[in-house]
Amino acid sequence: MMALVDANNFYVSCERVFRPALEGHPVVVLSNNDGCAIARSEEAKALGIRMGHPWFQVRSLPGVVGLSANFVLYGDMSSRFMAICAGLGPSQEIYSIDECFVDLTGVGQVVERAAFFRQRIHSWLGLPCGIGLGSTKTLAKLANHVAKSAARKPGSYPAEFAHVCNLSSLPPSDFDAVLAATAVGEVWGVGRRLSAQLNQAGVFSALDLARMDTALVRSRWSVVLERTVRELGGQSCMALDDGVTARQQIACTRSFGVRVRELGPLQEAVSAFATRAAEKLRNQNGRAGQLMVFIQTSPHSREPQYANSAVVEMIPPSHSTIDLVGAALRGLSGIYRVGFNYAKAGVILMDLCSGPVQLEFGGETSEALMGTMDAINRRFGRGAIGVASALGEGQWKMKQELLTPHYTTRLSDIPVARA
DNA sequence: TCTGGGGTCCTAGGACCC
DNA sequence: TCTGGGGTCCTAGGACCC
Repeated sequence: MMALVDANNFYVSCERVFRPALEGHPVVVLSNNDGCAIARSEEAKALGIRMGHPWFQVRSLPGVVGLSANFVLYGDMSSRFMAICAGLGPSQEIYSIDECFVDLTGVGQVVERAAFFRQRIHSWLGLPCGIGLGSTKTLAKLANHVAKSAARKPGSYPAEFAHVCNLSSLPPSDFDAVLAATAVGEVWGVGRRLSAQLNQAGVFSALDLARMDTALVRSRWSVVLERTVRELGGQSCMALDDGVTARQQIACTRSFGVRVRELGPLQEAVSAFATRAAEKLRNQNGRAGQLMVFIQTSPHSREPQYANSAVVEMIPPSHSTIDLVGAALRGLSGIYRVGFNYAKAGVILMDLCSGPVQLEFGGETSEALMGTMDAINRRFGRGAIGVASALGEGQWKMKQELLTPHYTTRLSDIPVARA
C-alpha cells in the first residue's frame, strides 16, 4: 500500500500561514523577477489564471494579490511537512517540495491513520493537504487527485473521497467508476502530447487506458506508458526511491530582471550560478566531469535572436567553486556575441560522479577551502564569501594561478563544520 | 514594457568495434 | 556486378513531472 501526501497550492498556503488575511482572496505566487504565476489559490484558479501565466496579463484581474516568491520560507516549511509525513509509514520518498510518497506496508487502519496525519499537518503547520492511497504509486497519485477534486468540486467524485481517498478498498465496480470519471490526461505520466494521441486512438478516461493491451501500448507508444497501464491495474512497476541516490544533473539558471548586453554582467551572473551549483554539488558529495554554460535572448521579443551553449570538460572532475567558475567563464567567453539583449543564462553541471578524486595539486587545500566557504555561507548567508569573477578572463587566469599554490597556512588545520 | 526553474527517463540513430 | 552481422557507446531530442 502506497500513500501520496500532497500539500494544496503549496507556495500560496505557506504565505497564508504568515498572512492569514490572504485567506479567501485570489492569490498568486510569482516566479523570479515577478515574471509569471507559479502557484495559485483556488480563488485565483477560478479566475482562469493558469500555471505559468504571465503576471502582466493577470495583474488587472479584480482583487488579485501577487506575491514575490520566498523560496527560503517554502524550503523550511517543506522540511517540517516532510518530517511529519515521514511518521505515516516505514519509508518515504520526497518527490517534490510539496509532496511525498509513503510506503504503508504493514500499517493497519490506513484511512484513519491518514486522516489523523492530515489533521496533524494542519494543526502543527497550518498547511492543508490531501492524501491518496492505492496499491501502486500511480494509483496513489490518482487517489490524491480524487481526494482533492472531491473536496474542491462537489459532484466530480463521491463526497466521501474528499481529503483522504483509498482506492484499494473499493469494490471493482466503484473502482471502475472512479477511473471512468477521470480524464486520461489526469493520470500520472500522461501529459498533453500523450493525452492528445490517446484521445485520437479513442482512449479518453483512465479506465480506457487501464483496459488497454500492454503489448499494443508498448509497441505503439513506449515502455513508460506500458508501466503506467500496469500500475493502473495494480501491478507495481515503480519502486519507492528513498532518496539515497544522488542527482545526475545540477542546474542553476535564471531569467534576468532586465536585459543584459555587456559581457561583464553576464560574467557576474554566470559566476554566481556556478558558485551556487558548486555548493549543491558538494552537498551531495559529488564532482562534475562537465560543465555547460548557456546564454539566450528572449524568444518572446522581436529583437535579433541568439542562443548558444558551451560544454567545458573538467579534468579531473571537480567540486571546487574556483574550478567551476573558471570553466563557466571560459565557456561564456566562447559563446558571447556582441549586440544582443540577453534575457537568460545558466550553468548546468553534468557527468557527475562521487568519491575521492586525485587533484593535480593542492587537493587537500582545495577540499578545506571549499568546506570553509560552505561553512561561512551557511552561517552568514549565501554570497557572504565567493570568488571575485567580474574580472576579465586573462586576469582571472592569473588570479587563479596565483591563488592556488601560494597558501602558506595549511587550511586543513582549520576546523571545518561539515554538513 | 512584462512570459519560471528545476529535474527524470527513454528512444533513435550514428560512430565505432570485431 | 556482387558488399555481414552482430555488439556497445554516445548524443540529441522528445516526452514527462513538479
